Amino acid sequence: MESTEDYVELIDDLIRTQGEARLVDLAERLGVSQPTAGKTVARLQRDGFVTSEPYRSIFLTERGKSLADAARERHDLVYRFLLAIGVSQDTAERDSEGVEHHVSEETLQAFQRIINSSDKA
Amino acid sequence: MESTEDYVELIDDLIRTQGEARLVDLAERLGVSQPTAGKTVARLQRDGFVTSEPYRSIFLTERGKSLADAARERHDLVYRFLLAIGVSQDTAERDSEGVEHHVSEETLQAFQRIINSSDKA
DNA sequence: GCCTGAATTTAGCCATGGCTCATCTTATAC
DNA sequence: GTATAAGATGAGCCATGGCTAAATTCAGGC
Ligand SMILES: [Mn+2]
Ligand SMILES: [Mn+2]
Ligand SMILES: [Mn+2]
Ligand SMILES: [Mn+2]
Repeated sequence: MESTEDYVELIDDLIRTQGEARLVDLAERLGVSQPTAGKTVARLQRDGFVTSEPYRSIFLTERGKSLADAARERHDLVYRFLLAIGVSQDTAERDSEGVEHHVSEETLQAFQRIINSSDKA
Repeated sequence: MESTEDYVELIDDLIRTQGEARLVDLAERLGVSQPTAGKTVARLQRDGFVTSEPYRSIFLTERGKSLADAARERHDLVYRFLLAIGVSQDTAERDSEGVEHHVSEETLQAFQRIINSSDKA
């Protein structure tokens, strides 16, 4: 699921930057209502990506953490790639949010090569 | 909707290559059951992208045709771009099918520049 | 002209991902 | 200690996009 990746990535991000991941912040950052975020988190828990108890903040399981790490890595690479080929920061942010979910390892490697050669230049 | 684009693009394709777009071919090419394809075509009709009468083949409206054209153009450009940066044909086919729906005009232009310069080289 | 098999439609189910409105907890300010 | 406001849940709705099983229509072969 695409949204699974976006959620765990954001949960990880919130834990890093805010110390904890609250539903209200997930909802705000994702532009979604709190009940929607809640339902999705329930699914994430059912599928073993997070743990959460009523009225408490959300934690990633091992499984959630590795998915989050992989997702962030991919997201960052796509973002840096877009910048490297001359796309504006705003557009790179928007497009990478979608494209990240559809690029294979092989394509990511090609992106990496482009980044490398534009670094050198 | 992503699937709207995929459907009209494929309908256009079938009309070009097969002379007409039948539900059974849509379903087969999209890897989906016939009832699923049928329901989606009903939505396309409701939204003014196609016309269809019971048990007959499917036609694009003006609106459907221009969406199909735009979608194919974008799809092709993404595909050619992936080839240009060294991705294999198979992967380029798979990845372009997803990526096409998430690239802005600005990113497409950057892709085009890369294609151009690799053509020259 | 009818039989039969392929194509289509109908009915009914499910999961995901959205929403609003209402209710319930919890933490904090006083 | 309690009132209150913020945060979280619950209930109930909807659209999209998937499926299977069953019924219907249509076209080609005989
Ligand atoms: Mn992401
Ligand atoms: Mn994303
Ligand atoms: Mn396409
Ligand atoms: Mn596609």
